[in-house]
Amino acid sequence: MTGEERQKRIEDHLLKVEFASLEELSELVDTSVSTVRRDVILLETKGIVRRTHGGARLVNPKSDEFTFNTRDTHQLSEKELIGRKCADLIQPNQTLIIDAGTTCYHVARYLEPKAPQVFTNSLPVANLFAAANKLEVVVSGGVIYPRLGVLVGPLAVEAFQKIRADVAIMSCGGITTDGISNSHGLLIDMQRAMIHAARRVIFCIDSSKFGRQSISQLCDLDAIDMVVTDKLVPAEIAKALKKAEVEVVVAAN
Amino acid sequence: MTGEERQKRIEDHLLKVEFASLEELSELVDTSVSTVRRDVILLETKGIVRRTHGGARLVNPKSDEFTFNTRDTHQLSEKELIGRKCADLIQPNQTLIIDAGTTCYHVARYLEPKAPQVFTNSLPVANLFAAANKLEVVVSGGVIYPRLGVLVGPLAVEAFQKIRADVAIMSCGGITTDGISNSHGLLIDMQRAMIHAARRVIFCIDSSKFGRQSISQLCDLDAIDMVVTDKLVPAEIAKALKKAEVEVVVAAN
DNA sequence: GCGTTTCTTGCAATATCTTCCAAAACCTTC
DNA sequence: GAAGGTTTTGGAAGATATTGCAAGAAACGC
Repeated sequence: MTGEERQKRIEDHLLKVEFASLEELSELVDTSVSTVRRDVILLETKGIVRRTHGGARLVNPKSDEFTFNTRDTHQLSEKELIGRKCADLIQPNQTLIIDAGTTCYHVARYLEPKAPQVFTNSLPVANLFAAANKLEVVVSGGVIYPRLGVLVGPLAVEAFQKIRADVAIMSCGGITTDGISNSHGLLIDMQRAMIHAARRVIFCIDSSKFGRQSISQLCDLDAIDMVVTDKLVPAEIAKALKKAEVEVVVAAN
Repeated sequence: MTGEERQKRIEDHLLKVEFASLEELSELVDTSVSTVRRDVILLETKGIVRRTHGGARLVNPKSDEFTFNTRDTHQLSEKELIGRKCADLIQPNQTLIIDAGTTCYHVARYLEPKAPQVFTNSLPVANLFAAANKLEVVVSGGVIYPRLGVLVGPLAVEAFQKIRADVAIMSCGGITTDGISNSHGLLIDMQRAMIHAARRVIFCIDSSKFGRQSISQLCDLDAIDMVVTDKLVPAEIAKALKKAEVEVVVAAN
């Protein structure tokens, strides 16, 4: 049995039982406790389980009412990488705005230890924290944009106009030398309000977005402070980012 | 069994019984009283339980409507019955305010055929419709009240102050001849705003709430238009309801 | 007030964790 | 397929954490 297979089986088992001791798991996959421990450590860095003294528990077990369909497995590991890296950059106890979108969702998954105060318009992000009962989370109002679970519309925009935050963690549809763009016109107003409300703006952009131009222009590169991504940025865009004094962070394994 | 698992089981047990002696808990999880005592101390620092001499009790007791957990089958079939009946009473294309709470959630489950426009402060209800992508759903903003998945606070109240709806579908912690009450002070402001925003107010109240008085008074019986319940209302309350011109609907199989 | 129960505190026994190392398994390259 | 290097595995030693117990203090019921 390969390492990955073992980890998958551990994960599956935990999905069923929520908790398990290392002893139990080592019997399940028929290996030493040491190896299982290492597997669990690995699963923890992936954000799937949490280690406890003597065993492991599922991170997101809570009842199904809060689980949202995070169906998008497109570029999953890259997004996870970006998520972890970006969460690292957050200081404890900051106030954060978290945008909708899968990449931002993955950032949120790693944020709990930083005990931030969170402001979001994303139902999946809200659900993530609602079950955990650890952080103070404020949800903007708004109309549910189906499928994505984003709250949009005037209510959402107004909510963001009323607040100030340390950092905004955002995502987008594309980035070019001309700036950042996104696909849903409804999102643009809201993202502008988010950018305006935050002292510092971080965009999490996986490499598939480089050089891509979506329908609506969101902002120039000057408007943002940092880009977190998974691969080196193409030279031309990198140059434009440098000129706009945008810090670039590349998440690597 | 790991420490965390034990604590979780203690918590779950308390969710059912509200209060338990250390002795009882130590038998439940099969360890010494000392260990259970330490677990309870830990749960207390997390704000989940309160220690008492000889045992522990839940901080926000489950007896109230708003503990959201559909795995909790407390009066499940009654609530489903009420939900279906109440949904029947809604006209097609009305605009609805849907309160948080399990009973209201069950109403929401049957609402789709009526194609209403929905306004809610309940994350579970929002999730229910977000996936379906059939109805227009507006979510009030607000702070997530942990575990219950309700949005509360000024943002939520303001959101309801801005709108008007045909019907508000509400739930509560208790009903007596003196009126309707609820357990969480934070909910009261919001429910008042909901009642104010709706032309017609329907309370879904399962029979366990009859004669029960929760901490905070919400409103007099005059303020409401209809009660949907699962059993005949006790004579005294029925009389008060009649005097207040409240229609009573009993859902039966 | 007094006996009983429960709580706190300190302690020793036990279980688990971390870190390190050597053996085994696996890859790569020729 | 063998030689050489890398990764994975299982285990050991010492550091930490948890557990159960016991003695004295505090709270409770009558």
